Amino acid sequence: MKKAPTIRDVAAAAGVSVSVVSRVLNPDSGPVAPAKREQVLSVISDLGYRPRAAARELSAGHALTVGLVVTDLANPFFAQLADRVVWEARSHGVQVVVMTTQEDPHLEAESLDTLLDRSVGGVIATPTGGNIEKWDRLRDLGVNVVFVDRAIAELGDVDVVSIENSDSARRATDHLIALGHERIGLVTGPASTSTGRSRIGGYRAALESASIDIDPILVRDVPFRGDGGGDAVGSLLALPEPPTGLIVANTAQVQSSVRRLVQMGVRIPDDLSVIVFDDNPWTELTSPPLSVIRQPIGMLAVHSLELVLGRMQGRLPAGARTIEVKADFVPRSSCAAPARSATSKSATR
Amino acid sequence: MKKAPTIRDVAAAAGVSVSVVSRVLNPDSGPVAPAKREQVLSVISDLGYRPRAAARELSAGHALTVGLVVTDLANPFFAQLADRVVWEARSHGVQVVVMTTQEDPHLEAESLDTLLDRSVGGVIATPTGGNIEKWDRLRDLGVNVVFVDRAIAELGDVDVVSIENSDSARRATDHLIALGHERIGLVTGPASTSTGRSRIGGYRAALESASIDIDPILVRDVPFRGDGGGDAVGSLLALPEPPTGLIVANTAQVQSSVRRLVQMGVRIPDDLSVIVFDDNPWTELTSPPLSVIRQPIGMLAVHSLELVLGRMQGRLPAGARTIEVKADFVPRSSCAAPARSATSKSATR
DNA sequence: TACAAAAGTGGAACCGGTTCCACTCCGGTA
DNA sequence: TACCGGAGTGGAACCGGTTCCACTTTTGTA
Repeated sequence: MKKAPTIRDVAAAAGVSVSVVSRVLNPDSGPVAPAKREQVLSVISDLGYRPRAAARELSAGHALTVGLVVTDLANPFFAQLADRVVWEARSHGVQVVVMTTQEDPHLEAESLDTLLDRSVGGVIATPTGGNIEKWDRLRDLGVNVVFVDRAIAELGDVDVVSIENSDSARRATDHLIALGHERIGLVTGPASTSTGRSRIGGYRAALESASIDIDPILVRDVPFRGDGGGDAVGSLLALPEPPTGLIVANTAQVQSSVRRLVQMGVRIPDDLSVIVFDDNPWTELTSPPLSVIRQPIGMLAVHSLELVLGRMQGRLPAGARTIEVKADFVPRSSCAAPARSATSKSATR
Repeated sequence: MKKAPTIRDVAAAAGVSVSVVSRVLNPDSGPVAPAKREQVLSVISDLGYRPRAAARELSAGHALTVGLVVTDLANPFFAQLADRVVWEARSHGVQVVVMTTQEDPHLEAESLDTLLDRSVGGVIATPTGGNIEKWDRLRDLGVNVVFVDRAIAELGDVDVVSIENSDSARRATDHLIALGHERIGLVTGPASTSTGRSRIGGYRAALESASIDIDPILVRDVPFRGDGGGDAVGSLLALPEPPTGLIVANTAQVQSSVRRLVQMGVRIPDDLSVIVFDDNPWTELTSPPLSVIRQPIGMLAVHSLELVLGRMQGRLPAGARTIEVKADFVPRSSCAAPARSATSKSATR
């Protein structure tokens, strides 16, 4: 086990001082004579010298690292988000430390502390909704925070990147209405999240402008964790007047919801038209392939990172920014006109 | 933007020297009078002091961080692996830096350099197969390396954690043979990987002990990237004597392969019995639900991390270790006895 | 030719921890 | 009573970078 060379080894071998080597390493930090620069560069490559990140961080006070804090990576949405964030970060020479919260504020708090210890320059997160003070403290200490996919109402001045939640929900609802559906179920995220509320808003707006009465019993906000999606689906279909259309607008509950539909033997789209939020690798492999709202995950990642890095480098004006990107509606084969006598279908179950 | 307190602030406030504070922080590094210990702890909590990781790393020479180097996180297998690794790492107070290679040795090399700069204590990786010297250098510099899911033949003395590839392939093949299949297609990973070779080995062994001739044209080793799986499937089914059973033993190509089957309108299991390697969230949502070999991803993660941390703490004997965990065969509904006149089915296409 | 401004260089402090070592107290033993 | 060993403590060096500053050498302009 060898010892890696340090900047002083390089300086000695090149016959210059460490200052010069450092200036070669950081081109804008001062002048270096062209001849010496070549000299130093050649020694660096001979010795295979690489600057230790820890030393740089210590003296800079912050690391070229961003934390990515999401629920978990088993969820394809977060996995793909992480994939894109890691990819984008690499092209900027930034590393990503991934932490998961399992939607538990305690784990979230612990993650934030850890990231703080590491002096990360920024954090990209889907917040659980708790830890208001902790987020504040983090930002007080100079960590740049960007929320992605969700916002927290109590934290107003934070950068947020999300899709146009209200508009997306509205378009999904409009699509079902256009097919003739009037009873449309909505499974969404917790009403405590901005995302959940916006989607409910879009759903309502669509129904209202079609002059369809809103039946609150058709709207179910379920937590991100657990099997609430499946349960909501079961309960919706067990209603005396079950919905003929269903929108699953809770990314984390899509799988649970669809599994339940399959288990119950619900025929799609004959018994039920279905639209789900967020395109997974498998949504086109089910039968029938599912119509989806596709979140442009790459865009979310790019913008989040852009914001974090922009703030880290201080090249963004003060003031929180909210970026909303348009989501695509991808029609496949899971939607059709409702069966004639919608009400008689309660027997389906 | 405040300034976080340092160990010297704590020492001053507690009226002791930094040495004492450090010893309180690291209980086994020396004696501290109980009274002073309490004193210091109380100041620490008052000030909200947290030690900077960078400073510790600099003086320790290595970080409490492991690198996770995988193809990408869009693949559910790697995403779940990452999820479990991050989770396990947290419980040991270790952070995970995730990097992706896209199966490109250049990107892999770059990732390793970056991790080296960060002085990570260990790396868990699914190697691309290249960069032999680089891996060697990494280990020379004291970075503990564990390969997961694959090994590299040229690097003999590396810890490896994988499933029992040969045995798993054999069981899948046996299952199809028992149903009466004789022409069984195999889509596997590159023959340059240990994983690919072992699975082919298990497949052959099963056929041999059933006295079935091995037709090399039925075995396709395709790269992890690209759409090779779908193409292999298309080409297999276009054979004059197409297989009646298919094993997709390339985790990264399952989606591509199944998508092609769906597009071609192949009826499963009537036209073709299918077993795929690795249980995804969606394998039970397709119709019919797919029979799978389920990799115990949690086990892979636990063992990999166990090895890396064990080596980092020097509590493991020298000598590379190979851990193989058993994979489950999960029968669902994608396998049946072959149709009577197997040979006449070339018209199916 | 004279002198100010700019280019180039190296020494040394600094970032915030850890660790070695010298030193002061103790109590216990000869 | 003299001495030894260990608990407890603080000073200072060290890890490997960055950066400030003083200093020397150019270069350009009056």
